Amino acid sequence: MVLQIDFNSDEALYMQLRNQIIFGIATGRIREGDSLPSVRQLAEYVSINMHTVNKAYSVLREEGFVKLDRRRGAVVALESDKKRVLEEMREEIAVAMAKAVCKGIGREEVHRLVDEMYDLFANWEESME
Amino acid sequence: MVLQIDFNSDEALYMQLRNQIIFGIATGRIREGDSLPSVRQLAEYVSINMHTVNKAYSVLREEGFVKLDRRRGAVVALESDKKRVLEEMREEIAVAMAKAVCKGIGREEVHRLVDEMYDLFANWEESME
DNA sequence: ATAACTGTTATAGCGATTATATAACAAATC
DNA sequence: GATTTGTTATATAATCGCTATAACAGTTAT
Repeated sequence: MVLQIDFNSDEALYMQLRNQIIFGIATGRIREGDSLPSVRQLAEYVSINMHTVNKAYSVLREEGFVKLDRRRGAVVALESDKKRVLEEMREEIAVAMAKAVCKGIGREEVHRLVDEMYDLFANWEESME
Repeated sequence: MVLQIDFNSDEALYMQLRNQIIFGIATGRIREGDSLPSVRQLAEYVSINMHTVNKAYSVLREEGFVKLDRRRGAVVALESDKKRVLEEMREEIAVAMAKAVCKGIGREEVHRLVDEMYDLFANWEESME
């Protein structure tokens, strides 16, 4: 799994980590049951501080992507409370949808974009690697 | 137009303002050509500082929702560079789509949610007010 | 048992962001 | 001329993001 940090990005480092790990899980490069590197290992690997990695892992735990175990570290464990996930998604895409309506992006175009993104993750093996 | 600030939210005040104004435009409660309140008026109305409102307006200008005119203040003017808008949306919904794939939310369910949000804005008059 | 790991917690410091408070200026409006 | 507009300039405080050490309690391997 290739993790890279962009130190020039205005996105917080721990959020970059979180997002890339979510992408990794979505594309199947990280599978349920896999252990993520220890906070110290990953910190050294991407040249950031241990606590920044720890924060990323904490967010992932809070969002139901991993379980933090003292023995095995951060283990990918997908807890899917659909109602909660849909509620989170609703808030995450609300502004994007409003912008689309404002800017005259039709519903079909939004669907096309959504499908494109969705398939990019769901069919990763077929298209890449 | 009802604007409200949640001082307990972890979202920046100027972003709350920006989002609510975008919602207002999407739902047609604010129309193209309308003038937004002056930074000082709006600041006093929602009990925040003038510069915070100014920042919200600046972001809206940068994103092509308003034009700032010395005479008329912030005027709603929707500039729609579709390529740019779609590119912005792609980044905004990427994580949400990845989370959906991770958590086993099917493409149809995502479509349903998207439609729900989209129609909430596009058909505001029919459902509310 | 000893050593080397793990996550966790605490504290401290630095820089950037967020928000506030004044103040002043030029242009437009009344 | 007085008021209102956006704009700009400082200054200050609070919070956030990130780093740097350090220590502790469990787990694992030797």
